[in-house]
Amino acid sequence: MKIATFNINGIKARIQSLTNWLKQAQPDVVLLQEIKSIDENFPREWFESMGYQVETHGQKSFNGVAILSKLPLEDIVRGLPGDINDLQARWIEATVIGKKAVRVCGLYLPNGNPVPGPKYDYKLQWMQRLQSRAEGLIKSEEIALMAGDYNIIPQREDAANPDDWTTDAAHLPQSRASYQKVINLGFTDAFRIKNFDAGHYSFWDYQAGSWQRDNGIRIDHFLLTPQCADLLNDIEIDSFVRGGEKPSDHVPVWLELEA
DNA sequence: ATGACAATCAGAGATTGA
Repeated sequence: MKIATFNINGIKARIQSLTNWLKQAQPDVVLLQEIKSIDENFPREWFESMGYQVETHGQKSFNGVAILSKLPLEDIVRGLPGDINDLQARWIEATVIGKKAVRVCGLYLPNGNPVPGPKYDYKLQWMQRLQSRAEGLIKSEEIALMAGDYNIIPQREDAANPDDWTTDAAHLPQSRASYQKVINLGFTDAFRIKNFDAGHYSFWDYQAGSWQRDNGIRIDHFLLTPQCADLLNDIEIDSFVRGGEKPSDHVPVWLELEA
């Protein structure tokens, strides 16, 4: 089972780039972030004609997450539990029925800038709720993963210029500590199972020639439960997508599970 | 550097992103 996460920065603007990558990469499941679309305006039929079931959790203008799947989906849940007043569409989960059943959670964690301020408070509160959901997944002993745009640079080697990020919400000690608390429950950062060196990024800013200078950061992550990590065959970042026509500022990250 | 760049909604320029 090949599962990908991809912050597309707007489905309307990215439909061609996303389609090209889908045809080339042939993932079974794709977790999308920043669809920037309400459910009614998502080009559902376009992806259905490519063989994907489409489940969206959209919002006008900003945020919005979705799941595309060639395999059957069950028990779809929209929204991260823990705050009925949170109207931002940043979480969707479902069970993918392959050779094995895999619970997949797609997430778009708040950016949090500027710091300090209400946006950073919201980020930390959201991460508290993520912690609760993560505890539930560990206790269930499910084959499960949480993947998406975490807006967290876990370690210095995950940034080309780490000193540029010391006061950023993505890399502040308090942000990293909250992320580490999730890892400490027993999750594995799948990318770091097979890649130990610096220089692997999933985001390059549109500004100041960041892509041309390879001034990137790794903020799109797959966190796996132990039962899921046991099934990991491969994981890659398709960084070449950033050099394509009209690219998102993020690129797809995908993994292959024995499931 | 009150920047750059891009998407959205709207129909200009503010807001958001990271």
